[in-house]
Amino acid sequence: MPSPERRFPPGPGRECPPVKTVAVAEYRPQDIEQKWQRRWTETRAFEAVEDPSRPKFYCLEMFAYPSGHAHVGHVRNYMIGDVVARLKRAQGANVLHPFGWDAFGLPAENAAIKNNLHPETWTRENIAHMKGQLQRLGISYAWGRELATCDPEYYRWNQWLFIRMYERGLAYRKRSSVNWCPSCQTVLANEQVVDGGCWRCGTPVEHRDLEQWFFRITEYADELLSAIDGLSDWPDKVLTMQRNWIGRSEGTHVAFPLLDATGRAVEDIDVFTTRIDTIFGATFVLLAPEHRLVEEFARASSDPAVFKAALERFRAQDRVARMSGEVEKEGFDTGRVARNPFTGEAVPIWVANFVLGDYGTGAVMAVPAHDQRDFEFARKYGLPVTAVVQPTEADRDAAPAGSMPAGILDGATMAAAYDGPGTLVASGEFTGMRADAGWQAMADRAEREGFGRRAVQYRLKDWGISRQRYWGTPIPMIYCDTCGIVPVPDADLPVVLPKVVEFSGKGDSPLAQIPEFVNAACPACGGPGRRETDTMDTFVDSSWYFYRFCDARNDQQAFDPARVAYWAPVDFYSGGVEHAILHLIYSRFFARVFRDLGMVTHDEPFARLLTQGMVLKDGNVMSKSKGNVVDPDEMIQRVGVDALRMYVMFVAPPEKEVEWTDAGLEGSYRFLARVWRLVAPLTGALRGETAGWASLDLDGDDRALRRKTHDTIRRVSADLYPRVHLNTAISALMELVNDLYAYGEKTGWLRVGRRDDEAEVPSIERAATKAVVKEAFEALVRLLAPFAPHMAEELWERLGHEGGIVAAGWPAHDAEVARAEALVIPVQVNGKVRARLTVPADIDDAALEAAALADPHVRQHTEGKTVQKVVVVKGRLVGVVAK
RNA sequence: GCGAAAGUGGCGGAACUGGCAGACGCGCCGGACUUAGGAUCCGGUGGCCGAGAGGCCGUGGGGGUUCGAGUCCCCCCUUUCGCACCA
Repeated sequence: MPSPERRFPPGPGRECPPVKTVAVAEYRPQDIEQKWQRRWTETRAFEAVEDPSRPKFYCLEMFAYPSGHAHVGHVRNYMIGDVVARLKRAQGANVLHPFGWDAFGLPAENAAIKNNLHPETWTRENIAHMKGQLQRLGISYAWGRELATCDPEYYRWNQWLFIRMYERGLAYRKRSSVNWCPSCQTVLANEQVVDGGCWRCGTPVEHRDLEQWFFRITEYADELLSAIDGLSDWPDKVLTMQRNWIGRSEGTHVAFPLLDATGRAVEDIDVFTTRIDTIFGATFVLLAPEHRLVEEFARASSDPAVFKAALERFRAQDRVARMSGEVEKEGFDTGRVARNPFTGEAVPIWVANFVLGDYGTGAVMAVPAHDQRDFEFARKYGLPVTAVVQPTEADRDAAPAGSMPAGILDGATMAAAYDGPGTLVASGEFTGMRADAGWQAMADRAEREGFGRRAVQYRLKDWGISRQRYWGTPIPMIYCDTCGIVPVPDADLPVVLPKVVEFSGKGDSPLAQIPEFVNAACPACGGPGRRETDTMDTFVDSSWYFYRFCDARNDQQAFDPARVAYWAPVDFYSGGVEHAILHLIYSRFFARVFRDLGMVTHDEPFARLLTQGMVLKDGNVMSKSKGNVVDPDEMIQRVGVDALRMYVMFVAPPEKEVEWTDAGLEGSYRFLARVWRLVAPLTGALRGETAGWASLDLDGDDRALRRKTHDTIRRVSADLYPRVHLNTAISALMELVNDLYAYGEKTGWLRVGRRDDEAEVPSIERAATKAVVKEAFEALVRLLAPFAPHMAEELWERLGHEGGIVAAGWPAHDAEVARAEALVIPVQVNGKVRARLTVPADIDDAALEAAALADPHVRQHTEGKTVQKVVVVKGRLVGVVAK
């Protein structure tokens, strides 16, 4: 990387170039920043206590996985949150802005295996380093509430909550086919499988049958879904992703009797369909390769070996081929038949590779005429296709052009499935009904006659939380041969992770290797018992940490409900979109569990969510492996924290991805240095009271500067919250600074831009100038404080104020002062701007119209035409229509 | 394939409900100050025509609504993200 270092002034540790006179206003960020960071730490400036007399504001950034070093991509999020926290503090809110560590997880264990370092050592060292980084960034955290999820004081309450959930049937054990990553040697949740591969290493996922612990999140599926509508301050994108993830669909279970060779019904095959209205077109039944009956059919088939080979192929295909996208639809005839309960006809039963074993019942009725997948399957294997929904003329008229198939649908000739609206045909007693009405009528009949029932199906699965890993929360359960599964009594919590373990990296849980851990007396009968050796998914840790922050040192309970009632819900939560589904849906689930335990009073834990964009370097995401990380400490060395913060927030809106550029960073440094040169030399001269506005004689320039000052206050305040348009807020500050330079030049007090040896301490004699400059500076410094807190504190102090800049409050904008005296109004003739009129701000419409029509440029374009209409938009524009 | 978002100067980006497109910054050009400038201050900077006043064009492409469209509607192209057999 080319070093632009020499373009910056020397830091404290570096040598100064020979200059004749040291400039009065040399900006030395490092000195200032260390001074203020020390002071903030000493005064515990950002700690918070409940105070019912003040409005609270809970500002939270997603806590960090302590991977080692934070790069600017990570810290962007903390900077965004810090601006909001500092703003809200200045505006008088009681702000809770805590930070902590999502400290359990695989990388620590992998590092242990690789470097023979205990996961705890690795984790604690990383935390120490990253905490130092964040402190050097001047993020205003209440460090007194710091927590790490690997602290027994924290994970104890994971265990406590687990037992509460177990008692309520929300935590349960089941044997199930789970995702297994052969590389990480662990089970993965469905959510951790990305495109058929492990979310961390990408290795294709295999399947294994294991006894696992699950959280019954599906119990809350409907509520989690419907409450999404109330999350008005979340990005739509995230809400859509959550809706899709939950995947609610309304349909009907229908029993298709399985027939034996004699045509007698032996048992029912339960299928789930959302299109019962098309059931008269259900010409075959499809089973997933994992379906319960398939093995039985295989055994009973004429050639079990061939049957089973095909099954195995499908199951393997499922995981490997699926990753590459389209999988060719394949299947085979089981030779068995079932009866369509509506038509009474016998339909063949096939096994198909595209039917999912873990959704619905693993069996579907195939309606090839009206479902594209079934259609392709039917055409491939020559299965019958019967159209039972026909679009009417009215349907065709209502549909977008070209979207309807031509002619009457005929199963024999149609080229694709039809899933649009229409009227039922060939559907027995339902023929002639509209399809949607038929849907209800058929579901009614199925329910009435007892072979079906309406049901809601979710794509969301229960959350498997067992991990065959060491570095996580031990699941607080004991297996006793006489008593069965027994929870560890609350009094015995936490079940502490033993320190000494062999890290073999093998498949079994490392805890299972430690007899002292495994062997435990049964809490119920006192007899010999075995501890659960799996640990919890780390998403458990992160699903409620925001409540713990409200009462981080409580050793009696997870948190005091009263404290949480004061602080929660989180008012402003920011983090990466990568957590749009998992972390956020689990947290919403836990909030409801705590609610149902009577510990929190709200439903939703995060009132507002902001998903911040990533920081790219050379078009790529920063990562250690790519070697393109930008180290914040390095940047701090070069330009100081304030410039780094400024740059990251100025370069783009927070939600957007940004490309890191050193040139941009330099620009932000220049801006701050420009502020410094402007304000610092005058701080002495501006101390103390100035005369009241009424006694001052302000000229046009003075009034213009005041106007700019107050307009800037308005703009910055409006941009910062709730909009969080940090970049435009900064540009408003830059405009104010530019105007101050121009004003300073004009009124003669500006002392920058001269040669160093001309530097002198400036002063302002004229009372009016002094007053407007002081007002502007004090607004500027306070408006700057959320972005560049160190410089702002320093300048504020030099301006003669004690007690810190937060105590000074947020500047108030005076609409009267901010109001323009004159406006420049563009005049359009037939849509084109032909003149700009400078008019008094309070001009009435008639006068404005008259002035517009009288303007020579306007007349030039209306000459020889008739003015047909004049549109006056107050304070904005005049539009003239001339023909 | 389905869904969503987004396409604006050389670059990052402004433009809140239809009302002066390009704020602010980077870069570049010029000037001042200077032994020097890579510091600083001032000015310029969408394209084309013009000495100038000014004019024409211009927000991915094409159509439309409107006195007026970056913004609204329709079609198309591109990019990014999400979901990808959920019956």
